[in-house]
Amino acid sequence: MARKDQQRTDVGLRLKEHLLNTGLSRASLRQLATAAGVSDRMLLYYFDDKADALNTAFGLIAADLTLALDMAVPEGTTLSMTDLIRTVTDLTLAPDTKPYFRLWTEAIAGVLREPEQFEQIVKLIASGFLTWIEARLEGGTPESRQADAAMILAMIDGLALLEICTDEATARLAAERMKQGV
Amino acid sequence: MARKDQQRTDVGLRLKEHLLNTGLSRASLRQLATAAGVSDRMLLYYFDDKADALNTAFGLIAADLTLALDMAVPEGTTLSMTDLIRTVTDLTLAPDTKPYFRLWTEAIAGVLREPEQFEQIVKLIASGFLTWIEARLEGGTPESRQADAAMILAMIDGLALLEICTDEATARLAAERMKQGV
DNA sequence: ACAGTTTTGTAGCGATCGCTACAACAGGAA
DNA sequence: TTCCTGTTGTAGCGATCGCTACAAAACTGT
Repeated sequence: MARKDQQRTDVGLRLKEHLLNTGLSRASLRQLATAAGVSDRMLLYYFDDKADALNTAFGLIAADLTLALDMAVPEGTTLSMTDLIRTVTDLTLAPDTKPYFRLWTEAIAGVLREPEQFEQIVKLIASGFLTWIEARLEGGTPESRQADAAMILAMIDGLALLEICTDEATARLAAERMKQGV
Repeated sequence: MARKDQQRTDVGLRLKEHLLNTGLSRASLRQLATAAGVSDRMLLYYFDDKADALNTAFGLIAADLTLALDMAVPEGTTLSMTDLIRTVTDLTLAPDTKPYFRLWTEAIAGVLREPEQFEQIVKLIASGFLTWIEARLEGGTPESRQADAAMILAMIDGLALLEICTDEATARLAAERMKQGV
């Protein structure tokens, strides 16, 4: 049992890296196993099934992302809407965190293709994002902060999508335009 | 040859409806054929391969969407940024056009999973959107309109994603918030 | 009627999918 | 030693994937 638990965390970390590097395009059971340096047979020994393996990896990814967000705007500090938009849009397009947002958009689209696999974890992470943003908005009422947070999350997601369907330059253009307000 | 051409257009229309109804989750060759009321063998007789069939359907879908956009804001007319945002965000969440934007987000995510299948057509449609928006923005310089258009497209895409990863109410909240400016 | 082309059905290819049955191994406890 | 639990490899299941070979049928022009 000791070995199994150890491998669950080790392999989970390698799966996380693999997903960040290649997205969901190479996420079959055998491909995941190879990327993690184990056999497909053993991957299903460490994890209940493919969904369990993916959920574990996504959990680690969400934790990473939350950490990065907290580094940028620590808990307890609040920013003006403009400053918060500036911070999170920069993060969305930053080289270090970009893979996270790419995977995030893939996971959202996954909700439409395979809800049983993605819906639960995606909605969980999304509501986490929303409360994170709300807690860091200064001023206004709780209702206004809720609306602001929804808009900001839409902006982040929109930027990530825009970069995919056009190019990085266009996404940066949109980001800069967002920062200066409508 | 006459029959083949006729079927190409008829089956293409049925594929379009199928994709709008079910997205990309039921888009295997056999599933597409069944939905179009033909055998998989015949689907590959009417179209070169699966990519050809999908591209044909996406072409029809893009044409539909362009038509809907032109109905909302005809060519030649220009709107203020606020009014244009109001118009397109309403369109994004309207029951009639929502399936189009859902499929649009699936196609964008498809670029990451299967670039050879989706990249070309997605970038084509995206640049079409951008020029459509630019042409309908009043005032400003060409450069400012380009940035504005990029931001608006990001907003639309972001709303579509937000609705998937949270719910319709949250997406409407974000849309209303976008309309009143930052 | 005939030949030639277009259209269609049957059947199956090789590859990959998620997953499992089964037996062989290891290591520690008795 | 013996047994038992935990770990691993081999091999393969049934299903689906995109696509194709082959030949029969249907249609066309002469």
